[in-house]
Amino acid sequence: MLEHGGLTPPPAAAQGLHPGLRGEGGGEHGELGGHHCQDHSDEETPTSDELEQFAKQFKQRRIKLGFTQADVGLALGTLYGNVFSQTTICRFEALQLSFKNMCKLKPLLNKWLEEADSSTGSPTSIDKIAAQGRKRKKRTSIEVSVKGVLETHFLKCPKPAAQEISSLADSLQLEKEVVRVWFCNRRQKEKRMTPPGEQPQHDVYSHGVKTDTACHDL
Amino acid sequence: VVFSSCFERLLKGLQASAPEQQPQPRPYQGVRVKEPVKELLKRKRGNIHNASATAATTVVLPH
DNA sequence: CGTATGCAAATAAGG
DNA sequence: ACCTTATTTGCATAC
Repeated sequence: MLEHGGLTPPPAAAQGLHPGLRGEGGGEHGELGGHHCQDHSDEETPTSDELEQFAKQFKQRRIKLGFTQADVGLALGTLYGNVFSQTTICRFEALQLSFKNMCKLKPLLNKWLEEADSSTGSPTSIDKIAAQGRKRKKRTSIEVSVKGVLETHFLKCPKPAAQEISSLADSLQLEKEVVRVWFCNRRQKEKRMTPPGEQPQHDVYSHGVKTDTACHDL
Repeated sequence: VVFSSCFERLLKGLQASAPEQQPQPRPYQGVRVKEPVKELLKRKRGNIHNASATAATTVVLPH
């Protein structure tokens, strides 16, 4: 229970955006529904074209200022508390993130840009721009050998009970949560990749926790 | 320039290529970003690329 | 040495 | 408290 201090998850929710319907039998996803209301500068959901514009300028300026993607990601962390990986910055610049995701990151990147721009040690407002509630857990890197063991168990029982997960986690020296999530992700992967081949296996998947599939072990 | 490597494999596996191959190009085991803005733009601009067309034969599970 | 990318952890949100 | 589905990130490592 030594999690980080329980941070107050500010109800900063304000992303409920669902464009009207498009009723077309082809391409849905209507990006934005031009919205009313004020538009003072750059706030409020931008358009995909604006995002592209921003990303382009961002990259250009970043390079001109002599920073790498990794630098930016780290800077975002010291500036607001949300650290981001080089990968994410890279994807942002290449517009390889979802529309929603980019909209969420743009303000942060924009802030950093302003900061870096007025480099003359200008204190500028180092506001925290509403960072996310709590920081993301560092990605756990599971060893190959350990993955092998998990795989074996998965084949034997794709949905182990809580207790089994606990002991398994214990024997592998991993947090129970990590193991639980591993199974969840593994199951998703299974489904994601099955359609193509379609393995007509008795899908006796019962949600019921009753059907004790007892994959006894141990 | 980013598309190539990413889609090549997928398309190869989806689009029946010459039977002279059994590379099993790995169906891609990761999780991909559903709709990258990059593609959104292309679609919006008319470049209605129809690559990953859904296999109409089956599927179409209601959301 | 920076940047892309594959595979996939961690998270979000509704049951 | 755990599962599911949908997504957001990010180790690692290939360019």
